[in-house]
Amino acid sequence: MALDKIDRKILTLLQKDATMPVAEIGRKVGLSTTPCWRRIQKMEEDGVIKRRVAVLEPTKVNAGVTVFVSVKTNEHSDGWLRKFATTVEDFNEVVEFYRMSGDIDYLLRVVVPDIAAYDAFYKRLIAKIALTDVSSSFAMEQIKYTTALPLEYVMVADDDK
Amino acid sequence: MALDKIDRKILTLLQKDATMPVAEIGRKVGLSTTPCWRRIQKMEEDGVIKRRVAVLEPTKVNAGVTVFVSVKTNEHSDGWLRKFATTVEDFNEVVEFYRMSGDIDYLLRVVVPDIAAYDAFYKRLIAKIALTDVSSSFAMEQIKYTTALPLEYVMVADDDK
DNA sequence: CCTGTCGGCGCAATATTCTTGCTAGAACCT
DNA sequence: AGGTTCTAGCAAGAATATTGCGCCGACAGG
Repeated sequence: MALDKIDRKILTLLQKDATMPVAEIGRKVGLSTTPCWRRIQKMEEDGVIKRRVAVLEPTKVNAGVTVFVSVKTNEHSDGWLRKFATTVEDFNEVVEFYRMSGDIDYLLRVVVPDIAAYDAFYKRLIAKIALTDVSSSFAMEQIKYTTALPLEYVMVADDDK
Repeated sequence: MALDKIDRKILTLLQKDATMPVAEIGRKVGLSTTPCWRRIQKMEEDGVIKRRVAVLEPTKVNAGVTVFVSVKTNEHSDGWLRKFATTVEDFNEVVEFYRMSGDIDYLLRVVVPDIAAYDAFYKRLIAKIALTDVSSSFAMEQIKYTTALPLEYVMVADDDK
């Protein structure tokens, strides 16, 4: 499952634009289409490439407001956690959900059209699961958002130029 | 630029899997391939669909650790903001970057392989731009991450079933 | 030094999917 | 009713993905 520099280049390209024809990718990384296609195929099988998706413009689908929701809790039992997790995951408005170290226990990124919709979401959430210490922070502006992970850290063999 | 229920269905599918053939999308939304293709095309022209990308598995590319970085600042001049924004954006490790309301001014989501790499990133960051009040929170677990925006809020005409 | 095996590359043929030109029907206005 | 516009659909053509096959270089064993 080791990746080399060519694989990394391919991933860099696919993270930007997954519609690019394999032939063109091959050309850019210095490979003909077949080996390039096989590498992509392998990375999909290996789960390096998880999937290909369409990225939408938030404002155009009425989902332009991001709210970060910090949750602190006293409940730390495994059962409660599981219930909390599944409950939260089912909300489409929750696009990211992390268990944190430190001060706060969970952090959610919630996407809604406006403050009113956030309030409605919030009510629906706490109706489903009791939460005591919740704090909401509104994003005024999304300065950067990318699905592209940094590839500087992928392991490549030494003899690989 | 109005979207109807069929468009919304198409977007739902494409947000999950952008490799699905247009013919199959058409079948699922009750349309033949041509009109379905034209709708997709139009949504791309209108910027509703921004692009199609490959989503990678973070752990497989050595980018499995997320750190949220909160920044407070006294500098609020337009020039400083612009410099800050462009500086931060250039770091591939920064995958999300928001200007916030309330207590903290900026929030970044940073992706790195481990704590050591985060420390290195942090040093590189503050070397480029002076920051006084910075606080880092580590995510222990990514419970949910999706690029799919909620489509419950898209405006659809009333007469549209 | 030779030889067999393995792995990755590339060409060429095939299969699938995308893209476009054209026709037709429904809704709407005049 | 006639005309206009919008959207669907068919079918042909173009582009792209996918596969089979042969080639070449690296490497290990004799």
